[in-house]
Amino acid sequence: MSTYHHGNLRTAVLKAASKILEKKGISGLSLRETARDAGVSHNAPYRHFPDRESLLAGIAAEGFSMLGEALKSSSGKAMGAAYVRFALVHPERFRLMFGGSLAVGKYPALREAADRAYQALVDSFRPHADAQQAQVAAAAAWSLVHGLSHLILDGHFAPAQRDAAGTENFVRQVLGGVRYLLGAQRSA
Amino acid sequence: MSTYHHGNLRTAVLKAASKILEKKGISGLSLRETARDAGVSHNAPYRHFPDRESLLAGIAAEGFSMLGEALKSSSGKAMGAAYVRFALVHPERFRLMFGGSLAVGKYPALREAADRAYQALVDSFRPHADAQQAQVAAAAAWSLVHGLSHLILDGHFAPAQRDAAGTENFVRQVLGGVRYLLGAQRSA
DNA sequence: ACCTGAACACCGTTCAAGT
DNA sequence: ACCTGAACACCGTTCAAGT
Repeated sequence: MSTYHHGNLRTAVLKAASKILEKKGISGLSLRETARDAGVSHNAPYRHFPDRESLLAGIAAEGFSMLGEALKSSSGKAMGAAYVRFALVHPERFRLMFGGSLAVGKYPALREAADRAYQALVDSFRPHADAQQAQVAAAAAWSLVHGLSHLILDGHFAPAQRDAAGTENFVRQVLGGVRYLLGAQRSA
Repeated sequence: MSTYHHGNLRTAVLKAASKILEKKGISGLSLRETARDAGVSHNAPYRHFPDRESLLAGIAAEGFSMLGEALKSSSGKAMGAAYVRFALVHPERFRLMFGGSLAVGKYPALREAADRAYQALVDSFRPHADAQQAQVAAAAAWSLVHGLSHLILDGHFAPAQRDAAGTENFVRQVLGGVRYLLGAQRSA
């Protein structure tokens, strides 16, 4: 039996790389191990990805699609909770997508995938506000759930979220706690 | 003249590493280059840091102190703006502190430094709310400015922030835009 | 569009043996 | 608490020469 890879190597490489990413994180993801796991020679991946960063960009692009799917069917606070849930279920992928290891500007496909996911958020504010307000509201909402995701992942709210139920509860509280910010702002 | 390092090598290593971090990012920061820039042999840093990750943790700890300083003398919306400004002035350090490359739990000094910076935020809500509300409000506020920092750094709000003035303005708008979230939440 | 196999420069980490 | 110097396993990337 030959080791020649027939079929979609690109997909096979992405799959192997995703698996390694989940287990070892971004810095633990190497092209050579990916190739080994995919059962191909160490430079076969170069047929589909010019360098390691491009492979990372490919995984990130997949992630933005997944995120878009996860957000599609909800709105309001439920959408925020879905965003955080996505981050917690796919922590390493989330960090790859948003950890700054990737120069988003260098990969048009990545930029577009990210913009599509964001657009879903902006649209969800359209019914409640004019275009200008929707933009600002969406930016604030995205910032809120995005920051919350990062901080939970990094363990900065440890006491409040010792288990999964605690986390869900905490997320709900924080998303609802926005109203406390207004009073503080007014009196500051 | 000897190459023997007299004085505080730990400080010298941190300084050299910070410089490399700023220029090449986290993945571009190597122990060996740090040692070269500090003018010592490639394994001298091991006297002060057991491995590369510990060096990163040291730089991050510095960062949390810097962040604490930057936030100390402000409150309310100004404090949020100061947080974002810190992220924009020290992008790579910010990403190191919050990018998940570091297991915060593994470094007590890091955890304490981070907690101290957070406590400043919680305290700033104390005058306006009871302890429970202050906790939730601080978590929401931190999430908001933290997410905003990340998203701006990653270039996800590019059209709104083409220059420094545009960015300052945008940050102010988003921090103020929190009120739009309430209407949307209520009607969602 | 894949393969093997060699090569290069670089890395983190660990020694042994010094001062 | 630092030094030199060697060593190991690993890496990304680039070849050359195949099928």
